[in-house]
Amino acid sequence: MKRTHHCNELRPAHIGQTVTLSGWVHSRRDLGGLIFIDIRDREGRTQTVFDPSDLPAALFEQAAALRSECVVSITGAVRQRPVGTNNAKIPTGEVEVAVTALEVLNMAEVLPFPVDDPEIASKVNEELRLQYRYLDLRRPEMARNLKVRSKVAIATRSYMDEQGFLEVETPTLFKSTPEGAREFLVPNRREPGTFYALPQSPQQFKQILMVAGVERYFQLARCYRDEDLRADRQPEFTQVDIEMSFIEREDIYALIEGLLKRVWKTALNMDIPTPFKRISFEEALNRFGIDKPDTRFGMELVDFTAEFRTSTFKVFSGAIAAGGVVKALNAKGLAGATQGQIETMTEYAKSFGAKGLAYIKVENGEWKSPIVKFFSATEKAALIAKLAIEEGDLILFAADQWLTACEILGKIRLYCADVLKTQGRLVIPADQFNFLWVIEFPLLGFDREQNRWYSSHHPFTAPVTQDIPLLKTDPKKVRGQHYDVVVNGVELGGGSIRIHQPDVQKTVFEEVLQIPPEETKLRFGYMLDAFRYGAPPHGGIALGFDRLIAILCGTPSIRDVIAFPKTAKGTDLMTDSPATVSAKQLRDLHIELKVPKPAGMPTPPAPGTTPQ
RNA sequence: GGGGGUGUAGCUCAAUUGGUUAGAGCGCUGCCCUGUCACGGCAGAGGUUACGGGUUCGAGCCCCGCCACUCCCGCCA
Repeated sequence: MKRTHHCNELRPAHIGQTVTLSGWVHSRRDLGGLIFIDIRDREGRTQTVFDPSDLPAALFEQAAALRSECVVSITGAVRQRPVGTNNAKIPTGEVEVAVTALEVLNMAEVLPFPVDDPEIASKVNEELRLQYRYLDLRRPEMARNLKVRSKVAIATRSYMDEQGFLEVETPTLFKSTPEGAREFLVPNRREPGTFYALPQSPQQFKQILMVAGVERYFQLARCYRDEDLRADRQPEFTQVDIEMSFIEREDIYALIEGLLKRVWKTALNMDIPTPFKRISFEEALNRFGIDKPDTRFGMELVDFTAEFRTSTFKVFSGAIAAGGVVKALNAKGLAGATQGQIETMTEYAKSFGAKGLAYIKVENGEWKSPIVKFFSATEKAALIAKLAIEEGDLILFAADQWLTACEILGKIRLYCADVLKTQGRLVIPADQFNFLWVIEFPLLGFDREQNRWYSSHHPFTAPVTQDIPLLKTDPKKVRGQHYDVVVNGVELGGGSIRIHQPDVQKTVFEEVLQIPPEETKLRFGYMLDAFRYGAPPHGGIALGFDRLIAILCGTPSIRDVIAFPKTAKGTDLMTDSPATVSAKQLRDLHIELKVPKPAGMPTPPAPGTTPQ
């Protein structure tokens, strides 16, 4: 019985045709004398009817014995449902198939969790879902996520192809490059003591491809980072990796805006407006306290440094005298915040090194606050004016060095938004996507502990041209030609125009980052070599593909858009990986373990060996 | 590495704050049911309360340890 239609295909136009459907028993309703079975496949589901008056008894009995998720193939005639029995919930709900033949392709055991009920299935313990991932992926919601991912991958490839890009694969067995994320290492059997590393990203290969004259490169590249995980971080993940020659920042902006426009149209049939807004790193911090602002709601930070410079409240004026700033935000309507919520916010502040968190609750016409008694009338008037203070508001302050003060309030702003969302007082439409470019990042950050400058993006990022002279005189002021694309508070991707002039690169490495020349040669020698033989000006970007798909699918966790993701500890519950290996495998790799053998666990036999 | 949350029937959750025989819905098994689509009705089975200790006359509940999952901080050039 070869299938003639999929389970989301039959409509009134098919009435009268004899069809064969194959799929899983989604649900069955056995009325005794009549059995309804919904057959589900990747595309949808269709109701089939077993009527004993038309069927041999044996076939009817067979249908009665079916259970959820048995795999069947049925043949029958498509017919109009009787008046009043249409099911508006499914696209095939106007018709049904009157079964004349049934083939049970496979029975299914009772499932560990339901796949037919989205309400329950979405709440099932993720541990179980991961252990039985093949069942989880059968759920229509998960199947849809896989489909969106595939469509977006294909749309990306076709868009990049139209734009003249070549898809080039780069090695996953690479060389360890110690800065940045911790790497996964792969021991080399052929030369004891040497290791490959899995790439954190194809960064260096893609730049070398520019030297190789590829001009326009892209890849859906698998990347590996051996760092602790989050809802939006997996040890292996996928980037849309892009690099172009003979371009400036504007070219990247236009390219990515076009790509995302295509992607949103493909996945959600939405037309997103371009060009995207642009905001400097400094403005993003000043207004939102974070370099990936969620601009779907207000509660922006307000600066009060001028107002409190000569204040008698020493916590504020002292912070300013020490070169810091005073900033505040108005958490509209949160005066009723619980002690626990204030506590949480205070913890955020403390985690940034602040001593505490100053606040004012505006309740019953009064300012309830431990600090307000120190404020002058002028200061109060300034607060009211600039923060538009009203009854029911909660005002939160940070007085610290500029970056710290901004970051504290940025964190608190997001927390307050979450609280308001939970209370239903802040509603953000699911189809609102606020894209923006964050630009003009500082090229360098300063590491107080090590007393040296470090690259805030990576050491190949080009400085803004007019800032190059500042490299040697005032590194803090140098802006990088670095850009991030952000949507709704999520960093979708980032990149930069790279340095292609050997003298600038030398200055950055040796004079700014203070890396000794011999070390530079050891770590980046092959790249610097390549750059000596005619490197075109170039730049690129990488988008987090998993995050992109998660946003399109409206899920907070990228595990929902990866077919076989790993847990927060990096294990795969379905295959029980990682696992120990045999002594022989270790010997081949010249590796001796220093970890104690797990108690009570015999050493597993080497794969492929048979017991003697 | 640190902090928070969760763990009770196959699944989702209760268990009046330490007190009788640990319950419900769904699922499962059996019987009944010819227009259901969350089908319905009747009956039934199903529990080492993650695991190991401890306190107590008595522990699902309190204490210590441990494991797993999860969220966050650190980390992620």
